[in-house]
Amino acid sequence: MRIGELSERTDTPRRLLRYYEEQGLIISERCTNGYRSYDEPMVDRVLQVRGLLDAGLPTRIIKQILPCLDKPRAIHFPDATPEMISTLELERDRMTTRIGCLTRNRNAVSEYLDAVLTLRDAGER
Amino acid sequence: MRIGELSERTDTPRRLLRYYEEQGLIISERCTNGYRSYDEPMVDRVLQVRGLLDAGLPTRIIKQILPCLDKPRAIHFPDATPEMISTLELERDRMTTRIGCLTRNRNAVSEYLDAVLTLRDAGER
DNA sequence: TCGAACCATCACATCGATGTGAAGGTCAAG
DNA sequence: CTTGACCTTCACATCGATGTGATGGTTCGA
Repeated sequence: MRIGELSERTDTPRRLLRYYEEQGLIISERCTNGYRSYDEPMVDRVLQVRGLLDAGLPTRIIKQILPCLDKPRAIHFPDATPEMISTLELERDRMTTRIGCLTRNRNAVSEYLDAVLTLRDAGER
Repeated sequence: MRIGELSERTDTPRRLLRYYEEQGLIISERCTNGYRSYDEPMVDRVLQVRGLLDAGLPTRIIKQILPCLDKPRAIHFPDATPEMISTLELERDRMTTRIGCLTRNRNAVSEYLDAVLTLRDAGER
């Protein structure tokens, strides 16, 4: 598919698809006329990238962890340098911290909403 | 305490403490000489703000959800406008989505690391 | 063949979070 | 009284993600 369809299916501006490519997050084939061409799995790939970006990870980190998320993973083992491993460990821990922080605060917001809505329902009866 | 101590204890640049105040995320008393003065709980408050920022929430959202996270919460019920409630519901759902995305990818990274380290340990023996 | 709807690259603008430095006030210790 | 370590405000710079528009090529249907 071309960039327009990918854009619609991932609800992502064309501009950003080109930007992600520039950052090495996604790749594209090129037709003879120079148009970008994407295969089907690219839809999920883009959605994953967007999710990670929305979760607060910068592109340069996403670029590093994406190769670990492909299957089969075995083929990626050889190129795991010690430096990259420690980067991943650090980022894994940072993600865990984020998850904890987000979960705590999400629960707090949720509890607040439950309380408010319960009161409101009781009040309008 | 003054801004320098708060900065050290929260590992946050003074510049950002002033910025958070400007954005309405934290408040400060003023000494007679104009210096900002913070009370003890502000340390946790700042850490919470930083956590939320790091988790990808923008200051304007943090500003909205922070009042819900204070205790006792009861006193905040009256000022819960319908519009604010729907904002909170939206944000709660967005946080849940983020948590899911982060968790999936954190687990994937984690599994990858486990596999790599297991192989490495096996190999060096 | 012409116009609409794609696509390309490039450049500049914006926005939020953050860095940095200037210019100056306050205060305690030497 | 001066020096140094704080503090103030203000402004401009940077950085990553994103918006927007200019300029021009390709394809397809009326």
